[in-house]
Amino acid sequence: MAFRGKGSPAAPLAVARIIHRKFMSDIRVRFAPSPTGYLHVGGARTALFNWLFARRLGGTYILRIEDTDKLRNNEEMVRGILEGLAWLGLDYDEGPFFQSDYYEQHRTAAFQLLDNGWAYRDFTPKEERSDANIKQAVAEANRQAVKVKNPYRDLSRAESDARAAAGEAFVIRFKVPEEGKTSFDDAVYGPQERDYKDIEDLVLLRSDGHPLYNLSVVCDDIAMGITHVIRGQDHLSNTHKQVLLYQALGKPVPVFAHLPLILAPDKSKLSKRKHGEIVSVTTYRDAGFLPDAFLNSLALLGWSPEEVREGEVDREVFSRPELIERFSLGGIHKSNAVFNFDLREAQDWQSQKEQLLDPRWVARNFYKFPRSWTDQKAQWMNAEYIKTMPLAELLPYVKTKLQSVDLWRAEFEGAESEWFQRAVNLIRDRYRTLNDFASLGRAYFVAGLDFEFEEEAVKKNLKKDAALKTLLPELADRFGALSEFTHDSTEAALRAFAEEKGVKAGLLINGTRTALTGQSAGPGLFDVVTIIGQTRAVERLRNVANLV
RNA sequence: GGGGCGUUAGGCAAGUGGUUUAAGCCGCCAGUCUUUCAAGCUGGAAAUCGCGGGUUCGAAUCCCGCACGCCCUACCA
Repeated sequence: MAFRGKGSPAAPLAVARIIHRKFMSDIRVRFAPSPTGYLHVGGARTALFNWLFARRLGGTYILRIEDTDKLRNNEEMVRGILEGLAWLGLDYDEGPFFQSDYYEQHRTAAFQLLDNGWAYRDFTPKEERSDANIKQAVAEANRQAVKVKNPYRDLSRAESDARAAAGEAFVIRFKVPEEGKTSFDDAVYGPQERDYKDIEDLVLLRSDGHPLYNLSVVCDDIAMGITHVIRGQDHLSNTHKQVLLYQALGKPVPVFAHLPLILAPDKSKLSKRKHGEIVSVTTYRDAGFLPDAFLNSLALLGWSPEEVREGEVDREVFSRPELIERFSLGGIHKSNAVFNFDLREAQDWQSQKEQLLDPRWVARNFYKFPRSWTDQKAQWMNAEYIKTMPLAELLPYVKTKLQSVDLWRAEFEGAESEWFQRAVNLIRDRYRTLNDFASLGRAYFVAGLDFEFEEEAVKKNLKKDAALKTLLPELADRFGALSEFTHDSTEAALRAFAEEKGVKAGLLINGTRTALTGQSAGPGLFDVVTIIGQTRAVERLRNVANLV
């Protein structure tokens, strides 16, 4: 059976596949999220590892949406996931496929198992369970229940057929053998074994005819020729059931590699309901992370390079190709990792997300933006990329960001391109996110006086000494009179002026910084002055008279 | 209740019996640089390797027990 992406023409795909086949290995992996409306960092990491594995070995990486649960299935819910993957650049070779498109195949498989005796009809009436406290309810039920054999397990086929024909509702359950055990060798967790008696007769098909998860995954993975199943450790226990299904279906069992989970700081599983937007990857996109930087920090959660290379001590920063080159299942850890965001911050974040993710708000309120709101290492990684990546690669990101707050001008790529590059290069050293260019960097890119002043800075550098109210506008005149406006000429002018007035140069330097940028921190002042340029510098220094 | 998986500093982690008196990174602290803030550089604090037994000349590394956390145990995925 051929899987085909919705709406994608079959022919080019087939051609691509042929070319692909010729040069690549037969390894096929998939990322199979359920459409929950957003991609959280754990899911992103699973996608990343599948992708890295495929890219490393020349395999095929497939995206499949597990929308078997009709309640969760709608386009809106899928979009969040696609957006997250797109941002991270985790491009898939095939798909996206939708599990629900293959109901019929799953049903056929269930009836096939019924026919050859691997499954049976269970006529027990459906037990209603509320979704709310299902975990406890199930655990509680199992606590008290004495394991009793399903009365329909050994019902004769004739009687079973007759009751079904009479219209009686039933589910199809897998018939787990009484004696023996399943085993598989997990590429991460090692050899796994489980007695048949510890595996219950799982339901394959609901009474309304819908196939259930365990059946569906196995069918799809078989149909798609998946050779390596790389997924979260929460599926480790389920794997035994799936192995049983592969065997009953007479198909080869793929290699399983289970990944340690990424947990919240309180060690609980990441969830949208509990942790909100702070665990969604699109939040990191909107907050100004670079996809490569975020990917890099994600890769280090639950994996580390198996061997340190010649001449390398220990590295944390890896480009995408370097990650691909080094990735191996052997480097995956067994223990869960914590994505160390601040839980309290997460709540504030949640309540203010409209503001915090609105570039326009942030641009005007940069100093109200929380400094340390998420995993510190991820933040450091982002800052590291911003300050060390080739400038030419950073520029397009800055452009997009500036466009989003209407700070972009075509000249930045034309007449002023040289200036623009110098400016970005100057300020990037102390920025941690792309958003900083639009917020903290606003004063550099905007014309005239259209930028915000940080209260603290004004207090500290402009109001502290009353003399500044007249000194700075006077300095503006000196700057204005300069025929050559350079780092050295402006410094000489300022220092001479300070001496003349009998004040410390530092007073004027700090005052000027705030006058020009609204901030108390920034690059070396004379670099700032030259980047801001004569016209704006003079204008902004004169404006001090109105500020204090 | 049953079954499974895990447990090295605040977080990420190296390390699978012997120069480990336990790497490195983030964070934290201090010094240095400086006109500010970062960055950089230098240094520091922080781990009885979950706990208790055992094996061994020697254990974070092997064995047993316990505790804790997580997962599965649904006509959810």
